[in-house]
Amino acid sequence: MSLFELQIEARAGDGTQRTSDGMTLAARATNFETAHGTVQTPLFMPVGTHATVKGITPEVLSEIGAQIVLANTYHLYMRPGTEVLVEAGGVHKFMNYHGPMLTDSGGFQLFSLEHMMKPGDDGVSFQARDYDGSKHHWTPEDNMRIQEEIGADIVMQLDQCVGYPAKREDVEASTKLSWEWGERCLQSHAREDQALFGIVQGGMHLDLRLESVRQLLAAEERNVSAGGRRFDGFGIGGYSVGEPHETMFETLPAVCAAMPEDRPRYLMGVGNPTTLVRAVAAGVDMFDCVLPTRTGRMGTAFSSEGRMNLANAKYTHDHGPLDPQCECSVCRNYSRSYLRHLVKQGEMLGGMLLSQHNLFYLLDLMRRARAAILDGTFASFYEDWMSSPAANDY
RNA sequence: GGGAGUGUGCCCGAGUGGCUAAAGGGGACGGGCUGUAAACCCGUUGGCUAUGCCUACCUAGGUUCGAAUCCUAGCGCUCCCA
Repeated sequence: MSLFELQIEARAGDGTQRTSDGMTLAARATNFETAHGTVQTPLFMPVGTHATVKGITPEVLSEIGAQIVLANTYHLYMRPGTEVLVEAGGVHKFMNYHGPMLTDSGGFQLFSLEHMMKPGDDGVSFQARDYDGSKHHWTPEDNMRIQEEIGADIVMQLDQCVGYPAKREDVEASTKLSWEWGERCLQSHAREDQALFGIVQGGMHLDLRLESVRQLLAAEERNVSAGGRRFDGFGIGGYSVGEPHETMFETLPAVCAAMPEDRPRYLMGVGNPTTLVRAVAAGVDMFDCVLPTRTGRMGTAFSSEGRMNLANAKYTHDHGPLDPQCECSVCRNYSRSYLRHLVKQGEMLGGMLLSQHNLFYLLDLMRRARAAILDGTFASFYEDWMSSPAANDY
């Protein structure tokens, strides 16, 4: 099997069927090969910025079945710097995680953190205010070079992400800039053992989203004609930027339908359980989000009963498992009372254990979705989920 | 026994005549977290028959239009001298 070649193992729905709540059914179970192992979708990917998923050791990541783990180009570039990563022999060896990894380009950080000084055709100038205040300029080519040095298995094109709400003309401009940068990333990326994903933008406007897909595919066609590579997959960016939950689903199914069948679809930055289930139904393969680890550190756990805030007084004398329905090692070994104690105490172990559980919860949710697609029961899996107490975690 | 100081809301602690139901911490309680500037941020924290009223700054008196703030006595605590 050649690297990154997507195998579609099974589908649930053909894109015309609807669930009882009106969601398009176009789910699929796929797999593809990376230099650090096989990836099976649907998949949730734990995120960390600096070659660490906060509070989680690589050993635990393997134990909970993490598959792909994310790191961030902007943050690693600033600290420790690519020189250190090259010395270490790449990010996998540096952090001792030997499964597949993905680096986000850092475009999201540069724009969302308002470090942007002057985005232009030639790239982006920024000042690293959250580090040492130093000034930098990245072209898309620079960004590809940096991601090649970091050495993840999948790298994301440099893109521009706008917030919500945004003026249509601003969305248009960033979407156009993103596909132009996508083409330049395609032309300049050289490592054959790394997958390169383009990123679809377009905000909440379906026509811009569809144009974004068309332009990325046209750029890819030009590059292939010139003897170059194609995109190995596509990110769907620019959602989960503050819009109401329902807004994304007004356009997401149509966006997925317009994307190539034979490449993975990665919905960037989305992570609450119900959104994942619905997006899988719409045809998304991969997700990443800080939600499970951030909320875990803050004392909140996903559960079959919905979100639980372990700081709540009602858990003081509750010596039962965190989530009786969950099979993770945290739920098998620690009580709600003890976890509340850790959270109230401000003990880092509390955040670590809740992060671990939350990651397992999303990884397991996607494994169960995959199993349902494979055995032809996804529609009932979906309906069961949406009528369960856990669906209230929006 | 003598001298000096001190006593504030669940705790610590500011406040020395009106702008004080009383700063600021802590604790407690609750909420938030979506391609990680987040082991963080935001509320609430005397009572009630609730655009007002009652009770409150150790206790009891007093001065004053008005006192947590000034005076007297008592009680408690701290330190110093015996």
